[in-house]
Amino acid sequence: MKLEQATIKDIARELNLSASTVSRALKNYPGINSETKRKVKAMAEKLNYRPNAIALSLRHSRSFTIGVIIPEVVHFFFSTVISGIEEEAFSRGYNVILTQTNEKLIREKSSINTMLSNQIDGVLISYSKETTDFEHFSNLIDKGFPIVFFDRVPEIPKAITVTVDDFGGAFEATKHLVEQGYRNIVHLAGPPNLKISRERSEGYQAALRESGITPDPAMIVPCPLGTNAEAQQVVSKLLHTLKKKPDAFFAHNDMSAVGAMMACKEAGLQVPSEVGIVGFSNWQFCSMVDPTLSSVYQPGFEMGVKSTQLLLDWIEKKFDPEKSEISSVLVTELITRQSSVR
Amino acid sequence: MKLEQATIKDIARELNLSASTVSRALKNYPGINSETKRKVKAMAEKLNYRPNAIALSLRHSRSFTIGVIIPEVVHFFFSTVISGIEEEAFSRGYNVILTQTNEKLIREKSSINTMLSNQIDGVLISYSKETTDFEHFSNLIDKGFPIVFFDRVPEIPKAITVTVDDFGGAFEATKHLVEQGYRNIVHLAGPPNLKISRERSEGYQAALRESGITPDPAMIVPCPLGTNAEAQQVVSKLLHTLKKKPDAFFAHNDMSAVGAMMACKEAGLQVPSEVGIVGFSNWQFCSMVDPTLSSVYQPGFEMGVKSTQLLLDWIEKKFDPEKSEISSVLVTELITRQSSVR
DNA sequence: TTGGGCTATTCAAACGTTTGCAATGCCCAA
DNA sequence: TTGGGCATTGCAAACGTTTGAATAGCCCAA
Repeated sequence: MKLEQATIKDIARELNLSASTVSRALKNYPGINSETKRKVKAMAEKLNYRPNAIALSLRHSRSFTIGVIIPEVVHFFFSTVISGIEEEAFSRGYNVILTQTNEKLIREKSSINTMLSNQIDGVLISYSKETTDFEHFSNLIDKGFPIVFFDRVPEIPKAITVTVDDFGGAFEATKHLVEQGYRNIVHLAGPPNLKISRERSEGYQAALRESGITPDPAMIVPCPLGTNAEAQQVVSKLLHTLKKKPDAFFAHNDMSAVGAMMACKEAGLQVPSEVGIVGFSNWQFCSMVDPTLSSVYQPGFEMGVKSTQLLLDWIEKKFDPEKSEISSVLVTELITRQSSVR
Repeated sequence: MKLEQATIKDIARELNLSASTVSRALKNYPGINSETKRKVKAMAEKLNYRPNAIALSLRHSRSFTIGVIIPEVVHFFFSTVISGIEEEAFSRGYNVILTQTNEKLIREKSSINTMLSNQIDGVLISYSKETTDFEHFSNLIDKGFPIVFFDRVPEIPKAITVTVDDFGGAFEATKHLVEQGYRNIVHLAGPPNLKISRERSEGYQAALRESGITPDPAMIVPCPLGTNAEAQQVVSKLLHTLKKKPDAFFAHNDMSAVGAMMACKEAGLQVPSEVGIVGFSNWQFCSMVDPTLSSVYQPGFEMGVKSTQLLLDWIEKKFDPEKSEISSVLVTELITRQSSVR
């Protein structure tokens, strides 16, 4: 059952050389007879030699592996980020080990521990909804261990972060709704302990103010789960209770937006003529629902690439986190579709 | 920058003991003074000792890591499978290292190589659309290296596979359309080099035959990309060219189904009254499109769990692949929604 | 003959663990 | 006094690789 891998020693024995010579020959060190090099390489080929990465890791205390900790893979946005991470890591010769926390703090902590045991060179994290205290991160940062946060980032000193411009995206989306003539715009808000939720909410409010509309707290309703069922229920209820009838919804994610759309249809309201809707993330299905859903595009793939670049540069000491405070913010883009254009 | 991890040697030095004693004390070996054990454990705690998994791997030629190779993460179905894999591996103390091939054969091969270099204990694979020759798999299987294939499985001897009942799912879906009174049912088929595509196509044909309808090759149209744009285009064209007007579509995946739905709406056809549509996979958005889309549910999470169980059992020698030929088939379930019920 | 200066190779230690075997020290019986 | 038996601990090798330092062999000049 064990895959009998040829080692440097096997090559050495076969050619009556020492392991060191073989090692050097394979790496084209100077001072090795070129005929010897040739023979070693030929034998390596013949025995299908493949360096043992584990031994290398041990030797160098470097594993060429980075860890990725995310809440859930089954999430269009996160999976695009993973793609970006994978792509960049792969091209620079690193492996990616992945765990999801399922939004549980305890899983988050234990993931970090196993990863550290596995001598990962650094870690990319988007933390769970349960995480409110960031000590397990600060500890590592203080020790100088390479960590880059993406999307959901903690507000702690010295954290290197990559986010999208949530404020700007929300601002633009809300502005767009106003320009389309909608006035009573409800915001379906995300969990308030995530900075991204707060940013989106603030972007929404800022846009209203700039348009001369005073944000009404009653028009900001929490949809912390972010599922369409939740939003559908919330919005249905809202349509009956609010005295100032809402004529638009800006949701903190696309699923809530679709939930709102379904509730509106159910209530006999026309989208977009009577009600405008804009989501956030630009999931695949935005162009598949009817009417198609306007949404704020977040560059997930780019976020993965950028975070990984920062992390690897840090690992490879191409930049010094002590000196260069970095919080990279990627631009969003409003994709207008049928649901908000009348 | 290096995270100065305490080692067994540090504990030993601190207590004036040998590394072996410390090792044994930590593992509760008999024949170690209990007072010594206590002291060692206390010191381990104090120094925040964490065993170096790399050293362990080297020592045992076991990494407690499994590899996962999939075409794309950004794929609702695959991400649910990953969830299942993660869950099972995690609970049994294994790490998961992940790579995606982006449907490229060359990436598939190189992924396998890096993984082998990293001494993974086994690998889970769903191969790329480009892969038509399975030698790189057979080689490993012949050497007794633990591999389990899932979803996209090769037809080669001794392969351990986990699939869903694609034939059955397609059969049931088609049968359902017939029962709803649809007669001219078009099948939007997947890439024919994947067994799953062929199975779905055959399930469709078998259901027609059983219903006394002779399958018409002209009604089986390829949508190899599986995107909604492709399907929309294909179906639009179809509606004009086919002399026998289709009144239903059974698509090999949900995105194509939505594409078909969009094309029908565009052509002014009512779904489901004039045209019935059923997809395959039951992606999240099935319940978000309008009308909601009927689809064949594939148990992705369960597939992940099952594949991982088989792989780990093999690795841990709880079953012998030489003796027990295993191809596990999970049941699918037709979820009927508005798009196919009149 | 001595030895300086090459080239090509080997030695040995190290990374952090585990583990078979040997060693130490002590008690107690013969 | 000898030594058997026991409890406890240490030694050293091994996993596969790298790398600084040492060595071997040779040529050539003085």
